[in-house]
Amino acid sequence: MGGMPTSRSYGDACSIARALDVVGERWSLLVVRELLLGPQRFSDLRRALPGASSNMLTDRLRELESHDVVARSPAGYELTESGRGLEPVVLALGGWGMRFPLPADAHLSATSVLLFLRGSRDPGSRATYRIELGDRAWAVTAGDGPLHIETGAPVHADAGLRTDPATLNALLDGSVTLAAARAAGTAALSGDEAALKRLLEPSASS
Amino acid sequence: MGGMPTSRSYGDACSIARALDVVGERWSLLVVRELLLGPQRFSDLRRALPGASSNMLTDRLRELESHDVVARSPAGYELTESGRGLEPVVLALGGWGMRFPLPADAHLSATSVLLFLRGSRDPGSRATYRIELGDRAWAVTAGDGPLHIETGAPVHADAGLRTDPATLNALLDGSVTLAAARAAGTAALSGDEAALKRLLEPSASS
DNA sequence: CGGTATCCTTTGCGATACTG
DNA sequence: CAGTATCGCAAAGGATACCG
Repeated sequence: MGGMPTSRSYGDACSIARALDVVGERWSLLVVRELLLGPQRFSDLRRALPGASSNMLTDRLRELESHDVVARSPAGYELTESGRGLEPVVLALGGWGMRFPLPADAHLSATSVLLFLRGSRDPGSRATYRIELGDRAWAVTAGDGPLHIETGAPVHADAGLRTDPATLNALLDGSVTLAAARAAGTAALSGDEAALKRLLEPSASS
Repeated sequence: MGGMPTSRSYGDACSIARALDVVGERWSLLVVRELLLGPQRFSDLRRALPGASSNMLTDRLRELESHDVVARSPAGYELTESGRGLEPVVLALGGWGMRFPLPADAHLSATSVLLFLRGSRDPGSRATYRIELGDRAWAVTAGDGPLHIETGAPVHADAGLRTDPATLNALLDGSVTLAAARAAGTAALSGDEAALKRLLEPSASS
């Protein structure tokens, strides 16, 4: 066989070590990250994690499946309820990781920019957005409480943005304006542009 | 050389991946766990993580040092301020990991039982305890707010407990009583025994 | 005690090709 | 498209011995 699902254990009774027995392998938590916003297909995951080979990805998915962290559904791979329990862990890790510089030739997945969007904005007013990145779409819903983001285009959207992960990231960190991105042809807008500005412009939250 | 500090990167711009570039290697987060309650010497870490070879531990410590997660002090290795920022991450991981069964032949480190103690009790009244496990001691301080635990014996203690990690764990999960452990010779008590019972007896917190 | 050096085995994992 | 099979190597990491 190519690579039996790894099942190395730390042999440590601590629940931290037991968690790492399950998601501590290389790539595992990045697969979880990719699934945090909804189901993804194998090919989506491969594009999101270009450094991971086909075999690697299969191994990790099988391993996560065997521990009931990930399950297969008609829509592809998705987190189980247990897997969704990792969301606070992964987000906390991301908060901590912001202190480190970008690696050279860094790739940026659609999901990771959207997670950053969700974590860094606190929307003032209700609106629904359609965000298209590459050939996939997400529904972003601003209402009371935190932003809600899920895979798939929304039925109705007040505004739409079509761009790529790098440009979206530049919009979020303020290094590019919506107007500039549109002028450069790297972003296309539709609908309520004022609402889009509210969503994308850096907001100093607590 | 034996093993140059690993510096493999995911090449992913996401802060989650950057965090994993730093603490995602095997054993790294368990080293961090061990340092969460205070400085430890190399030999303490080796005893706490018997599955890790001498070389491995050196490699991980150097790697964590190079990223300013761990620093060396007269007292041994300790977390830097940046490293202390991992505490919520590691504790969240531990909370999630409780759903998985114990591995066979599981080892139990002193620190991991004490972290469990800290996380699972909400003390009713002020008291200071001296907990001795093996040849090391910790100061446990109950006051307002969460339990405080740090390495080293307290100057004054209202009560003392001398036992081993496995027995302490059994006391905490209620499978053994203080009286039984004392009778079996696996635990020795001193000082205010009522206070010890309050500390150790399972308390149903929220 | 607090590590390094050396050796050697294991295996993670990348590349490529192939299949339902 | 969604993987599996085979091959091969570089690197991870265990054992043991050694050193300031």
